Amino acid sequence: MAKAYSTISHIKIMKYLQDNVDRLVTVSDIEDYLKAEGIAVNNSTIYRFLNKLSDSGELLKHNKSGNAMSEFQYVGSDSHDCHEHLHLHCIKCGRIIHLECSFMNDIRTHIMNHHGFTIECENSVLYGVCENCKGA
Amino acid sequence: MAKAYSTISHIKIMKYLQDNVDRLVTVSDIEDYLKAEGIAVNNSTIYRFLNKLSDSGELLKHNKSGNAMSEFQYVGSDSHDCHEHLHLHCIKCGRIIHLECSFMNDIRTHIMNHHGFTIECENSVLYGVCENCKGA
DNA sequence: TTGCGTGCAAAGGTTTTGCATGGCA
DNA sequence: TGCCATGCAAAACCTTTGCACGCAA
Repeated sequence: MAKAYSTISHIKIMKYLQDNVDRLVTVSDIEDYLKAEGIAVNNSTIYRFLNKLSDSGELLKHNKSGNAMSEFQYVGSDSHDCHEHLHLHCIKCGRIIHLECSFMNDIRTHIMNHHGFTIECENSVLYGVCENCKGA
Repeated sequence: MAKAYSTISHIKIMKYLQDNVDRLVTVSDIEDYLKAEGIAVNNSTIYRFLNKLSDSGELLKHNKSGNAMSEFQYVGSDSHDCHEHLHLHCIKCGRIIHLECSFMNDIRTHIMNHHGFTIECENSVLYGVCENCKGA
């Protein structure tokens, strides 16, 4: 990655991402945050920065439907770990649960041995409903 | 679902979907097929029909990134089963593998008991590489 | 001074929608 | 005849890109 400059936009966006590591955030979320902070940042700037982070692996880009927005997950220096396990995403509250347990190996092994398939965790998200949101 | 009429477009699109149950197909794939068949069908017609099938549960809509196209998976009358297991999708050849084995229950049970999370299989796809494509 | 970062406007790609018309049952 | 299906054009959305200017190091 090219040498990075430290600008207000980058600092603020980074802060927002780090404050929301347990959620999936959209570009719109970031826009709202920056607006609330009184900072005027153009769309393009946000996209360009997020793409840069994605390229470096600090940020995972999760794909949503056609004209819905992509969702981003900041993994930062945990990048390596987060590429090695799956993520559960609650469709009600947006929370992320990391499947960081020994069972993850069982899943990977079973799918490899019985289905000949190598999972790529970066882009694979299991959607569903978390404990807190079960009632609704 | 409202009473459906039987038109050439619907019949042909349905045939294409059924001939490709082991792959994820895009609107563009369908357009190409119809063109090759010598049938002129408008984009809107395809989208409207696919949305109708999605609503009835016969078709699963898998979400790709921002300006990439959505991928559809026809499950038809197997609808019930396909809502109960996960799908593996090879990012190289497009093939779908159904995780229809007893281990699927282990996954669901573990994630429920240890993480309090209820998986919704309809929209959850595990991306990776299948056996045949491992070499490349 | 160098070259990355930014704003703006325009474009690109996918999907949806309004409206009038066409066609199945 | 009634109602769904369709084509067309326009719009809505998300995202990317070109270009000139601004600004960090």
